[in-house]
Amino acid sequence: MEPLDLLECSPPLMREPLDAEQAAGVARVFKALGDPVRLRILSIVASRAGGEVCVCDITGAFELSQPTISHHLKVLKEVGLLTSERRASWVYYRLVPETLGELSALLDVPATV
Amino acid sequence: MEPLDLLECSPPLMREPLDAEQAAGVARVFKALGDPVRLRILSIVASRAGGEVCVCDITGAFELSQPTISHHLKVLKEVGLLTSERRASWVYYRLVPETLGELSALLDVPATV
DNA sequence: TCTCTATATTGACACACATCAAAGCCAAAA
DNA sequence: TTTTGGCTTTGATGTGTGTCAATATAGAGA
Repeated sequence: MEPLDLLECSPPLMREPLDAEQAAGVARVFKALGDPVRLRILSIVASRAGGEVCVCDITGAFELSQPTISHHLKVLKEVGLLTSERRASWVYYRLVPETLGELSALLDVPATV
Repeated sequence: MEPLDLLECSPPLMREPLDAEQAAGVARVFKALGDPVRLRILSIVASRAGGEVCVCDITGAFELSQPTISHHLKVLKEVGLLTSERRASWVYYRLVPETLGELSALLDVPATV
């Protein structure tokens, strides 16, 4: 499943109604953001200076099982919000700022004229 | 249930990790956006010139039952993305641009320095 | 090779949710 | 007051999802 093709051809923003296909693509990403744990994971990765966070750093921040964290990371990766890279025994996750930027632009209402 | 208290005291953005309470508040709104039908409804209201849309205008745009549309409108209203006003027999929905703007700011990653 | 540590996957379960039909509510008109 | 039209609420149902325990995989080291 490719990350975000539907979001790439994003409409101007809230300037004209989204068609069903566009809406489905964008909704996938918002649905991924619609969970408190995933939002916190994302903010941990996004606010990390080096840009990289290993899974163990994340699991340590929650009172949740390791498989649960792994599941949330997978969801965030599938919608194109995160990427991962394995180095030695550890897997490092990194933010995809472009995806976040597109969502931001989509929601940026241009001051009700 | 008040619309958006948790979002109002929104953190800078992805600059520091969200705590559990902040994440819960923001996630509520994103969850509301995480449905294709609700996204389309929102874009219909947002792109309407006058700013107002009556329910009958929305139901006409979907192949869904009227109660289903009413349900989605309620969800969007509960998280502070829409407001409604009854005039005569019709109910008009209107966008709350401030809420959208806060979300946009939250996701606006300041160009990975 | 065997073991140990770090992550991912699987299977199961409880709960949440999108949807519809039916019933209720509210305001205007008859 | 009764009826009609617009919208909401309720109840039921199938599907989706967050979570965990158990299991699997992958790499490093002994």
